[in-house]
Amino acid sequence: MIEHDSTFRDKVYGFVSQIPEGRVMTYGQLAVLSGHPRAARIVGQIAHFGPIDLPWHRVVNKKGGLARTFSFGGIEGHRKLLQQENIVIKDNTIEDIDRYIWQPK
DNA sequence: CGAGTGACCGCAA
DNA sequence: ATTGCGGCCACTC
Repeated sequence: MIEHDSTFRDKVYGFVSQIPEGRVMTYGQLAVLSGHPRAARIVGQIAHFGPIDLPWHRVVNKKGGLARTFSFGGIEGHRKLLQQENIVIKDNTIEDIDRYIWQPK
């Protein structure tokens, strides 16, 4: 696990890579865990430019809504990827998101 | 180097 | 319930 001289960005990478299948994390949650509670916005930015090998589709906003503009396959692609992991989505919003939230140890 | 933009969140009116 | 605005880091031009 990378946690050392890691920048905010690197910490986000670390957490995202740990999200298990069928679970999700919110931008705000990642911001808090990475040491910048008000930087949820930046997490989105990092997600946009981040490495494709990380499961960015498991990162969603607090309302359970999907990203407004998803880099890979658009919002429909995003929805499909989540549904593949047995996550129920209604109107581009995850239903009862709280039960999918992943809390890293 | 400086300025602008952005996959968001929470509080105030 | 909706609307507006500040905060924050990474990246581009």
